[in-house]
Amino acid sequence: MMQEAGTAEATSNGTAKQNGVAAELGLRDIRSKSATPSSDITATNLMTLQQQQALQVARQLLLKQQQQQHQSGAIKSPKSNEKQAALQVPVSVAMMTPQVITPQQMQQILQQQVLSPQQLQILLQQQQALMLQQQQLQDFYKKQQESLQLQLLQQQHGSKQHSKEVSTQQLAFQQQLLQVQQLQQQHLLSLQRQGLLSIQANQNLPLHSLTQGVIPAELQQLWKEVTGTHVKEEFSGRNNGHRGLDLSSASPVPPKSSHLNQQHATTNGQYSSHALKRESSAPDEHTHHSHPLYAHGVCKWPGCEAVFEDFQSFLKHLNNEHALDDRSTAQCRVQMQVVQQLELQLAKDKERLQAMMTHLHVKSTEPKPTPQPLNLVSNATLSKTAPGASPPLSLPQTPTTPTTPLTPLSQAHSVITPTSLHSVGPIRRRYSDKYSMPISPDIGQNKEFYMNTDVRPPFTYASLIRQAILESPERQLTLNEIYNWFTRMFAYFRRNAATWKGAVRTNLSLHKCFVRVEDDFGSFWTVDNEEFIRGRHIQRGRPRRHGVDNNNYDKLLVQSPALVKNIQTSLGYGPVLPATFQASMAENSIPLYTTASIGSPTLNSLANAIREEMNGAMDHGNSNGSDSSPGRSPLPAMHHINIKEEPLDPEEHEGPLSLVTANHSPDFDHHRDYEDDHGNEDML
DNA sequence: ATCCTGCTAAACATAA
DNA sequence: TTTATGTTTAGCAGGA
Repeated sequence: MMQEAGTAEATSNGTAKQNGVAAELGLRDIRSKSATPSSDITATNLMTLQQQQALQVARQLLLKQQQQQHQSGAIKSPKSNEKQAALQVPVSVAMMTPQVITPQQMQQILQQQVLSPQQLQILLQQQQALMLQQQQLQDFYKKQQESLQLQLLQQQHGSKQHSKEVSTQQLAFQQQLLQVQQLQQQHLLSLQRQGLLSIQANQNLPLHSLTQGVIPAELQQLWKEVTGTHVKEEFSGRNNGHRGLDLSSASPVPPKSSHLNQQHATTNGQYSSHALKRESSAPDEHTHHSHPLYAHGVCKWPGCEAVFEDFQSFLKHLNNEHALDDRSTAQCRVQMQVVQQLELQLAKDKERLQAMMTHLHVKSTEPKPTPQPLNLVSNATLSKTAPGASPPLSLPQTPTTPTTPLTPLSQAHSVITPTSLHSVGPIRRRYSDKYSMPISPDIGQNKEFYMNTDVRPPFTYASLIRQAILESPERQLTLNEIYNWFTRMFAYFRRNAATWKGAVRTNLSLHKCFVRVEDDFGSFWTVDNEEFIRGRHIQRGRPRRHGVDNNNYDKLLVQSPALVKNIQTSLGYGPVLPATFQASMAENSIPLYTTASIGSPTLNSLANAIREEMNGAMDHGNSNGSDSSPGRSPLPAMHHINIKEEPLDPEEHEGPLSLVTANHSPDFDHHRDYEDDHGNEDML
C-alpha cells in the first residue's frame, strides 16, 4: 500500500492514537500488492529512505553484474525466472520510490561501482536485455496504476510532516516539493529505464509502457488512433498495434525485431510522437513475448489477471477477451485518463512549485495566488516547538534543487517567516475559534490544496461540518453525506476514517448549532447559524467539568454516575439562582468570543449581520438573522420534518435575546440545560 | 499556573 | 448479531 493505513498517525495533539481501522475510505480501493513508502514520509524518514534506496539501487546493480557474469553474454531468454525474481525486488523498489532518487544519485551510484561508467553502461544494456524488459513493464505498469489510483482517491498523501519544528508554510512547501518530486521522479525513472531499454540491441520496446509517461498530446493522438483508425486497420486485417491497444487484432506476428530496435536506438529515451508512431506501426510488439500486457505469465490488462502458460495462449486471450469492444474501449479510456491525470497533476504541481519557489525567493510580501494554503497554514503537524525555527534567518540558505527532498526545507526555512502567514499553525489550529470567521473563503481559496494534500485543515470539526452543511443545496446533510464531504474536500480525511468520523459525530452531538432533523426519509443535520455564532462550543451538553478545573463536579459525578444528570440539574438550577437569571448566565457563560452576541439583541443582530456578510451567499435562507428566530435552521420545506432533538429548546428562545425563557424545565433534555450549570459553575 | 477549548477514544444506546 | 448513527464522558494538549 502506498501508505500504511493503520499507521498511528501522530496527531498533533500528542495523543497518539492508532486506529487500525484507518483509511478505509480513500484507500479501500488501493490494494496494490507492492508497498510503496512514497507517501507518509516524515522528513527524517526521507533521509533514511533515501539511503536505503540508494543501497537498493546499488544492490540491484551488483546483482545485475553477478548475473551478467554468470551468463556471460547477454542472452535474453527471460525464462530464467529466478533471476527475474531476484531482480524483481530491487527494481520494483527503485521504481516504487522514485521520488527520492535523484538522477544525480543515480549517477553517483553508478560511479561508485567498481566498473567504469562505460562498463556499467554495457553491463546495464545487457542486463536490461535480460531482465528489464518484462520487469519494467510489469513494475512500471503497476506503479502507474497504483499511483494513479492513489491520486484519484487521495491525491497523494504528501508527507506526514511530523516535524513539529517547522513552520506550517515550510511544511506546505515541503509537501509540494515532495509531490512534484514524486511525479517528476516517476517520470524520470520511466524515461530513464526506457532510455536504457532503447539502447539495447535485439529488443523491442514495450511500447505500451511508453505511453505511460508520455505527454497528453501523445495520448490523445493515441486515443484517436485507437478509436478511429483502428477499425479500419482491423478490416484491413492488419494490426498496427498501438501500444497495447492493438489487442483487438493482435494477431501473433512472426518475430522480427532488429529493425525496430534501430528505431529505439535513435530515439533513445526521447519519445517524439514521431518516433512513437513509427514504432507503434511495427507489428511485432509481442515478438519476444514481451507484450506490455503480458508479464510473468499474467495478463496485465487492467482488471484482468488471467494467467497463461505461454505467450500464445495469452495472445489468444487478448484477442478474445480484450478485443475492440465497448468494454475494452472504456477500459482503455480509463487508462488514458489515468495517465493524463498523472500528467496533469505533474504539470500542475510543477507550476505550483515554481510559484512557491518564486515567491519564496522574492520574499514577496504579497500573497501568492498559488494553491498553497493562503491564510492559515494548516498543518497539523506543526507544533509550537517551532519557535526555535521561527527565526528562519538562522538556517543556512542552501540553494537546492527541487529534486532533493530535504533541501527545500531548509530553503523554505530561511525564507518563510511565521509572520508571513496569518498565523503559525500550531497544531491543528482552529480557524474559526475565537471569531466566527467563516471558513468558506479559506476553504475556497485553498480548496485544491486541501483536496490534494494530506495536511490537516486548520479548521475545527465544527467549522467543517458547518461548512459542509451550508454548502449543500438544501443546507442539510445526512451524516453520511457529511462524511463524504470531508473525504471529498480534504485529502487528510481520506484516512483514519474511524477517528475523524467519530469526531464528526461527537461534534454533531456536542455542538448546539447542529440540529438533527428527521423526515420521512431519515434524519439529516442542519446548522443553526445563530447558535454557531453564539457559542459553537459544547453547548449541547453538560458543563464541561473535566480537566483541572471543576473538580468538585467531577467528584460529585463520579460518585454517582447514574445520577449525574439529576445531580447536575439540581446543582445547576435549584440551589443557586433563579431560573431567569440562570438563563442569562447561561448566555454569558458562553465563551467570550460570543460576547458580541450576548446580552443585547442589538449587538447580536449586529454580529449576526456581520457574520452574514462575511459568510456571503452561503447563509442565505438560513436563519433570518433575527435574534428571535426559532433558530432552528432551515428546515426544508419539502419534507415533513420532525426535529427530534430539543425541538424547542428553551435556550432557543432565550437566544441571544435573552433571559426570557428561563423556566426551562428539566423535563425534556435535562442535560441540554446544563449550560446553565456551567454558568453557575463559573460563579461558583 | 489556571482556565477554556478542541480533539480523540471509548462506553453506551438505539434503530435498521 | 452487526453496523450505522448518536450521545456522553474522560483525558490530553494547546493557547490565552
